[in-house]
Amino acid sequence: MNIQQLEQINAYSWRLPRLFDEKRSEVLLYGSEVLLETMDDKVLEQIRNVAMLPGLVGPAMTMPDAHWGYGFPIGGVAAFDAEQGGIISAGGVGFDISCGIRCLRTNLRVHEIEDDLENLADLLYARIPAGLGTTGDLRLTVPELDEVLRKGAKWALKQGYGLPEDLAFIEEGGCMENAEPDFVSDLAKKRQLGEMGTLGSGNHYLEVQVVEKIYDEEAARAFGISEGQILISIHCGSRGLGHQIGSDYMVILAKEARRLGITIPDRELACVPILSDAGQRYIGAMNAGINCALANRQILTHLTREVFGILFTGSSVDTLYDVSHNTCKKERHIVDGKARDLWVHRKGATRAFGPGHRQLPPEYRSVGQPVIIGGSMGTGSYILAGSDTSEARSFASASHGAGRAMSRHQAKKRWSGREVLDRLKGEGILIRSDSMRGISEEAPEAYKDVDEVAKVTEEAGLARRVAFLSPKVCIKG
DNA sequence: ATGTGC
Repeated sequence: MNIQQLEQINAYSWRLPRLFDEKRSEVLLYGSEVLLETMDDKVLEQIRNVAMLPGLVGPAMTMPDAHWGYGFPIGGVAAFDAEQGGIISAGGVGFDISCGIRCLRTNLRVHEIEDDLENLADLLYARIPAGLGTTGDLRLTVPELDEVLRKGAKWALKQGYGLPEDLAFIEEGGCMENAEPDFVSDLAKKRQLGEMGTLGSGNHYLEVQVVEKIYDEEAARAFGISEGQILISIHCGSRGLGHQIGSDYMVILAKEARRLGITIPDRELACVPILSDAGQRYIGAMNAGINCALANRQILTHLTREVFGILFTGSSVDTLYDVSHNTCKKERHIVDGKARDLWVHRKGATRAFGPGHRQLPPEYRSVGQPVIIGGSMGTGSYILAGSDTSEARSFASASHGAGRAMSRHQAKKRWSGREVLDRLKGEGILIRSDSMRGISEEAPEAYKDVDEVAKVTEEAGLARRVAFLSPKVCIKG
């Protein structure tokens, strides 16, 4: 991206000046010079288009890890007021509805597992279903799946997956309200009947990590983490169901937008008023997709616990937090001193409630919501916490990952999967995957510098760094 | 992301 066209506000935020006849809201980009310079021009084009949508409140924003996506950029944040004609867009949520990260903390130190890493990798790989089109052990009927879609992680718990104390550390307590299975197509449900408790493919993973460095002692204490501790991060979403809901509603909302005479700058931005019938149906279906993802990560948490229970007798595995990356949620935010209910699209962006937020579990309330920036296979991840400035800067949103720097196609041409695997093994990182092609597409170098993303996220006031985690074992989809 | 796809 040519940053000459941007107006720099400070070291980590930039605005796109409006042409004299340009009808749109403010566009705000968070990022350092180097992150923005390497960002695709498409990101700017896409977020400028978002700024033209009806009912937008505040600026259309991109997070430091933004990259090109379908309609909205990934790393895009935009809030809309339903009462002022605000819209909802399936492209603003993304295909993998409620894709996110469940972070687990163990009572193990790195030296206690070091000699068992190969076994751990093998057993996790054997027990965690991963890869495109993979099914799990569960075969649900449609009425059973409807219950999953209504109850989310609470359903999984009732089936014996997980511990009751997990729920308090999942966004929405593990169950998104107002989920409407009736607004989810039969095809979407059919695709999901065998896919509960599966990781999926692409950038999804289950990673065993060690806490390498603590940045914020107080927050680390609240999150129950310290240097040398073993954590596990599970990155996955709503599988075939979420994808099918996205595909279905992309068509439905586009048709409805045409009927309502809503003009959009890009057909991928198909959207309808939040208060319209189609808008309400999409919200009901999306919420069902969120519950599917929450239940999915809950089952995977249970499978992970089983593996750790087999290999490390007496170990404990607790939920640190579960964050979603692809959602649109109704939240109360202060705008110009006034509280307003806004529908915040976060596509490839993490909710980052600051200290004191009532929806946070009491244990974390004084330090802010855990924000997890998932790295790529070789480069490590960060845990951050929502800060006092998060709400004013970004409607309490922050980066979600390293963000791609290179297309999958480019990455595949550059490295072979074997090459990447061997190199990582040399660095002491064990990878297990069915897909060599996936490994080459997911090469660490195909991603932005996660250290830079985390640092800039903090310096932009979106969230503050708490801990850096380095990978030991990675099960890739 | 995805029973990878105009």
